[in-house]
Amino acid sequence: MDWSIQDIARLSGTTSRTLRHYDDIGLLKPSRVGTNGYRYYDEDALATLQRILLLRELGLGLPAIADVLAVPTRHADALRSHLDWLRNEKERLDRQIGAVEKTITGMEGGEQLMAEDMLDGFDHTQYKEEVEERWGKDAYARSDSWWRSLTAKDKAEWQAAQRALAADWTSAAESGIDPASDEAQALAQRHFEWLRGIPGTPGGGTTGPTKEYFTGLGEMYVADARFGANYGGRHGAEFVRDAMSEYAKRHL
Amino acid sequence: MDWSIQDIARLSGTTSRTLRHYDDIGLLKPSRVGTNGYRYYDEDALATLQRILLLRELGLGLPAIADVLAVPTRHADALRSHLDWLRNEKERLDRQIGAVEKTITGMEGGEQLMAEDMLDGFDHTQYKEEVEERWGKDAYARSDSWWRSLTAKDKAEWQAAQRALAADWTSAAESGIDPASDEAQALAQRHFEWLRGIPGTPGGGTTGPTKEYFTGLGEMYVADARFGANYGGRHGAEFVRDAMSEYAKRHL
DNA sequence: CTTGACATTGACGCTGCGTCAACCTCTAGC
DNA sequence: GCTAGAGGTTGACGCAGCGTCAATGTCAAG
Repeated sequence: MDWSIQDIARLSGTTSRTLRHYDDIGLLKPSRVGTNGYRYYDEDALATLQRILLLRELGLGLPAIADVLAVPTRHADALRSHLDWLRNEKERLDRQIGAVEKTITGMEGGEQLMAEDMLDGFDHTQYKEEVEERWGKDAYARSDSWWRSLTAKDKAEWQAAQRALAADWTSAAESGIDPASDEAQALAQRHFEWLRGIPGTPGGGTTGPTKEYFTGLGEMYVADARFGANYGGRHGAEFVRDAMSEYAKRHL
Repeated sequence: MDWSIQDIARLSGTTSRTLRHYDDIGLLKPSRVGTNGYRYYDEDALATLQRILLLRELGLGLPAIADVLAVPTRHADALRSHLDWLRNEKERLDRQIGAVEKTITGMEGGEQLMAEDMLDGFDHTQYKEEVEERWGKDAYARSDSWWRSLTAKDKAEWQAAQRALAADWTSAAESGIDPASDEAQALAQRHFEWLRGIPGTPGGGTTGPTKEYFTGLGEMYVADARFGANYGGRHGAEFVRDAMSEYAKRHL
């Protein structure tokens, strides 16, 4: 006993187009094909289809589903790795929701935060609370007014420099070199110079950050995952911290 | 003063390809195009680009961003509606995570739940706990053994009937008709017949569900969002509840 | 024989670019 | 003035998962 494509579509709650697609990509072949080219599906095919639709509802991609169908024992593994990715997605959404809420309340706080100001909210003062808590409101205010005084281009350049530095730190950390090596110390030097360019950093301005601030910053990169993420996660952050600490010991 | 496409890409942390894409779709035109066809961007363009990238990071689509750029005042509105959709997505993910976890633990519970059994886990016994709590383990066991006795086709048909009923309920609720109207009562009738087909429902089998069970079921659709979701959310669930309640009053 | 429901095989569309490919253009060094 | 190399241009395909025509064949019922 078997049924037409439309029957199966209705029984399973999907569409004939989807079934044809699954046939095209080899995910689910009809159990029989008439001389007229009509597709027919039997009970086994229906059961397989149900599994496919279930897995799809769980969010798996069609290639992943094909893998699962091919090797039944990998079923749980596939679901577990998929679970990881789902959790990541959820975290990402959480962060995005927070960011959007922040942006909205920021806008409602008056002063019609537009373009440039919105950038502030994201790139610079993203960690307002942390900065204030650790180094005082004063430092934050100074840093903030400096930032606001920049032109769009200056800001973009500063951000680009930050990104470039972070990228170099990350690849250095991944290469497995010693935090005390010349390359790492050169990066620490760049990091130092970069900080010197920001008024409001304790000891900042022309003389550059103090020893305490510099080493403390390194610790913070490790302690706070949000900062560490810029340097390739925990491992990267630890590398940066060690290199900065070594640099501070030698030069500050 | 303006800069080349590569300069802008670096300054803003994106790629030249992206900039060309934005030009193609009219999202961000270069401020100037050289006789050689080279694209050049000035500070204004850079600022606009920054806004675009920010909104994109918040998860807005490019057409939505274009709208925002066109009408500055709609900025907050756009973000708010986007926030809604983000929250929905998060809820969806939460449900999916729960479902996957359930499926995995179900599989690890031994008995290698495959195809059909997994279907059970989803469509029928999805609410095992609730059913047991409200109407006793007995009812659940009876219902469960009935379900397991069905063939794949029978199950699929039953599910299809459920889906069709739910869809009709949903559209009826959305059409704004009265729960006491003939159409709604006809649906309640179908719902009643449908339940009668399931042994294990209190009073089920040939006589059909009892008055208490029938009205209680309606209440549950409202009380538990997971049930109500089948009928188009809270509003739909309330409509179903009212219609079922009215039906029970008249016929049971 | 006609009508209508249902089947088939293409093929484009959608999102946001990455990634060639094939071919100019500009700058710097000789 | 020539050449190498970096950077620019315009296509165009690819990806995920089908929805949605379009053009056409098939089958059961009247």
